[in-house]
Amino acid sequence: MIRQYDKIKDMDLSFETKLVDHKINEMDTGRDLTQCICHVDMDAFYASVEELDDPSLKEIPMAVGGMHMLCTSNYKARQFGVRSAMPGYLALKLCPQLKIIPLHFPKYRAASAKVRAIFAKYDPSFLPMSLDEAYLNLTNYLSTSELTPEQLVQQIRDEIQQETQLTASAGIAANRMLAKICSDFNKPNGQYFLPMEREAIMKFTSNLSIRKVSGVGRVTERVLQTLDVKTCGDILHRRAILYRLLSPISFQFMLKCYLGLGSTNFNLESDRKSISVERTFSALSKPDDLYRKVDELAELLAVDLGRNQIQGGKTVGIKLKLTSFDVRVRSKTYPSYISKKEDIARIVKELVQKELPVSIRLMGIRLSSLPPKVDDDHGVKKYFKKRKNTDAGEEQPRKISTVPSSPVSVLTSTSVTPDTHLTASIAANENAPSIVAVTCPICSRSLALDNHQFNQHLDECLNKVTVKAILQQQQQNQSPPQDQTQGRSLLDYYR
DNA sequence: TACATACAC
DNA sequence: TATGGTGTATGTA
Repeated sequence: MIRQYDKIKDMDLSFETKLVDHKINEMDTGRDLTQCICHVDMDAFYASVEELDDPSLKEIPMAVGGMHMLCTSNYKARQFGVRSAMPGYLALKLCPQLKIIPLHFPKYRAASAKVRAIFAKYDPSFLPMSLDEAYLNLTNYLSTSELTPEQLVQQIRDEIQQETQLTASAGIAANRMLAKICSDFNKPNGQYFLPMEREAIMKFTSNLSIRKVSGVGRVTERVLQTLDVKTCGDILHRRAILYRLLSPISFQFMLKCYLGLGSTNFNLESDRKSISVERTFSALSKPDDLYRKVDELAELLAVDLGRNQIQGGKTVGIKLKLTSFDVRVRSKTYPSYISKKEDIARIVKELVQKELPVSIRLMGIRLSSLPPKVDDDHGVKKYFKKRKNTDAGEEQPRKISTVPSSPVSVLTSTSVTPDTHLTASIAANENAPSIVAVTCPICSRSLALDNHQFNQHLDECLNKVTVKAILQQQQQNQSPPQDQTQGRSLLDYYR
């Protein structure tokens, strides 16, 4: 893609520009500003629930999860750079006094149920995204009330706090994409209202980091960065280039970001496409051990199938994560549905066998091509349900292809090993975040930064280390030549 | 259909 | 000692 970019970046793209402008105009005109969508996000949910049971945890840096992975952390811990999806042992290097609490899902589910009961009062068709997050369409409720959207959402948040002692943050806007971003603006325990007006929305997106948009992750952010797109507003300037470089789907998504367009539909009940189970463990390579794992996982999957009343799947797949962290996916499709534990295990073993010899740290098995869901609706009801699904199909976020169009040359050997003896020396002054001398536990550099800057640095550093590790692995894996093709995008965008 | 990636939570 | 699990979507061949 970079090569393609070099080729076209100085070309006359006035035709493309005109074309895209027309498209933008069309989308802009079709804008729906009639809906009031709210995204509610519980603050540090698991950690906050734990603090209810043990208020002393509020006073200390604390995270929920395990040594391998943290799910969330309280705000005291975040000041040390401890964040979700960070391995616990690394968090402990950042913050040696960190208390790690194991997960207690029943408690979180109970708290979530209370919150959801409140949501249901304001929008019976609210859309839960996880235990701690949901979208509400408040349009109907507002039409029967004197409250402004802000007052209503304040009321909902007050109610949540009263019922659960937990705080929530919320965003209010014309669609899901915007509401989601807004809920992050005044976190924790705050809300942000973006008026459902074109001018307000365009002003909002013009300066908005593209990374804030749900669906734009680390990789896409980097790709866009190389195209000089950092904010949603930047998309306009680069519209012709983006049009040439991106797939139609990705390009359409970019225009939506620029215009601040998003779905107002809560498309529930879309049929499940796959069901899977995977486990990480200490390295295994002996075939017998691998087959034993297969049996374990097949058992789990079969149980899950039953629990979810799924007849079976025509496609059986495996996922192996090698001890090198390379991931292999293999699958095979059959003419009839596979559902019995024994059948799953037998087929999976065949797939695994073809990969031998291999040393893995994770095995996953999956059934897809599931049968169409049989619902017990009668008559016309069925028809309506089906229609609803097709309606919302176009509304989902898309991402950008990151596969470059040409092969990539071999890397120069920039061997960078992450420091394994990490030490954090952060002066813990929680109440008044000020500039302190810190040693970054990742890159070992001395830094004079405040908390916010330090966290930014950490983000950067963690990314670099991850990427370098990946690059290193790719170098090591050069001997089996078929791996050359994998991960080229990373080489391109992180080098 | 098969596979690799990216992403959300 | 030590970097998760489940599911969706997209691009490409």
